[in-house]
Amino acid sequence: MRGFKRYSTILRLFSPQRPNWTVSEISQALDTPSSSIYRTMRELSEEGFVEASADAHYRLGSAFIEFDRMMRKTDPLVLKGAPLLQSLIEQAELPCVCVLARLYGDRVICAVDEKTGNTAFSSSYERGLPMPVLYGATSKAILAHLPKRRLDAMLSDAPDDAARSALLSQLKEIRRTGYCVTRGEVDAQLVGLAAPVVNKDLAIWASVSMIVNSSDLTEEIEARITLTLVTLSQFLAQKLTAYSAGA
Amino acid sequence: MRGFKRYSTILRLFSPQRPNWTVSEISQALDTPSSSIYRTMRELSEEGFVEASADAHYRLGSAFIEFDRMMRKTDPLVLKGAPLLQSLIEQAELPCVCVLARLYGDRVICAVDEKTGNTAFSSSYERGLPMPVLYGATSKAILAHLPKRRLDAMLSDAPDDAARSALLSQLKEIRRTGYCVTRGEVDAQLVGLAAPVVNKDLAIWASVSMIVNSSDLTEEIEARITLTLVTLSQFLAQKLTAYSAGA
DNA sequence: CTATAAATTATCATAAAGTGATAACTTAGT
DNA sequence: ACTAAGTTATCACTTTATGATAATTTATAG
Repeated sequence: MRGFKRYSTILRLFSPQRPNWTVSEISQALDTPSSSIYRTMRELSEEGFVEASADAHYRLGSAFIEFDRMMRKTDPLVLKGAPLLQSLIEQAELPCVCVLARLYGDRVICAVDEKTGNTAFSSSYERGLPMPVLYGATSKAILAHLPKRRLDAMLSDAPDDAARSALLSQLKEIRRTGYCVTRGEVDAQLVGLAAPVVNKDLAIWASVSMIVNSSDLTEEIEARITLTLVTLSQFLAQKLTAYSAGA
Repeated sequence: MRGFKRYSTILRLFSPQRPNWTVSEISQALDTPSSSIYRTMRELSEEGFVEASADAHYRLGSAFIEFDRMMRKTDPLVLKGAPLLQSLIEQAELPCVCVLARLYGDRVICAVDEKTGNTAFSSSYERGLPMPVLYGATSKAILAHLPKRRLDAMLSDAPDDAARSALLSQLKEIRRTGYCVTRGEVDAQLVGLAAPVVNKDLAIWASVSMIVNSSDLTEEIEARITLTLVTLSQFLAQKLTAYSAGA
């Protein structure tokens, strides 16, 4: 293993299912002598990216809390989008989850989430959890304005050509209408409604979306939500343009 | 520069004051040829630790959002402490900020924060912001139970021997009473009240604290708060012990 | 307090990877 | 199509990482 990947491979071993690793476990998992792992773990812990627990166990370190704060304080999408999402949730008239998500490698990650107090349901979308790029309104709204080169790379994960061309026409429709609605693609019984948020200068491909119970969604409500989302996405895009001009 | 530090030095260039860096700026700042920086930035962006913005600018990447979620989902202090802090803030009868903080290298970092809705004041304590280790109740409560070897390393930053011995007797008092109160050490007009949270098995040295306006604090209220904090810190310590036994 | 095992660090010859000057290539704007 | 800025590729040269082993430290039990 070489370069930064040597470190990130170790960091990505830590998961909710397995948040604690001993040196010997890492050594086994990566088929690398423990003397090397010891050295690497010391480097990571000196910088706060892992912390030594007892019994030779390690867990992720507080550096991630520090860098996460930096993201919240400086990331244009979070910075400009969080207040808007806040007001969006306040004027919601049905139980829902609101999400700002962006492209993250070959997946989509939620950068800000808000939920109404009365949510009886739970959406898969959650700040920091990578989601598939080809399914759900949130992801499709992001794909809609992606340069074709990058889009093509994403499409290689599609099951077949039929799915690919169906998706392409759906993306065309998103560009025309400015929004996307999908039913049960991510979570059964839930409907996702999303609008693209793009800023080329900042290289931001993102979307703003609401996830609601399908049983709560009348045609009238759907029309109102999509209008709100389209308006908000345009407003956020303007904010981002102003930000990129000012900084 | 060698090892992981080569990467973390670059990552730590990004700050709220300067969240955008070009390759040539980094090249200058680190006195390193840009061809090397380009290579390193590519590695970092492939793993999501930085993102390319336009005009040769880079910003921190979404990997930190992903890893922060991991911390929230798996870190014992956050996991067991967050609900307690929630209930602490709910039963607060005056404007305040509640904080769970832990040792982070030679500083102290807040891992969870909660504030009452009506906070007219603002405390320096905030999730993810490293704070000095020698000042304020939050930090002193953490130092109180630190093994003397580590404590000595911390004390080297003290201004003089007088300060050192004053601190040592204060720490002794914290061990006796189970809590610490400081006035205006971090923010003028604010009082910090804290109790240590220690779990040796998990190598956790932390504290739970409340920050309030000094004008709101009568003797009676102070007695009530410190009692609450001591109780809560012991309860949390128990939870951590149970966690370490179960995992 | 000592004995024992486990965890961690140090050592060092070898192999591998990073470095940086340069050139080649892309991309965006005029 | 031209230009300039940004980015990637190349490669001889260093420097650093590697990993088997030994030495040391730490933790635990007797």
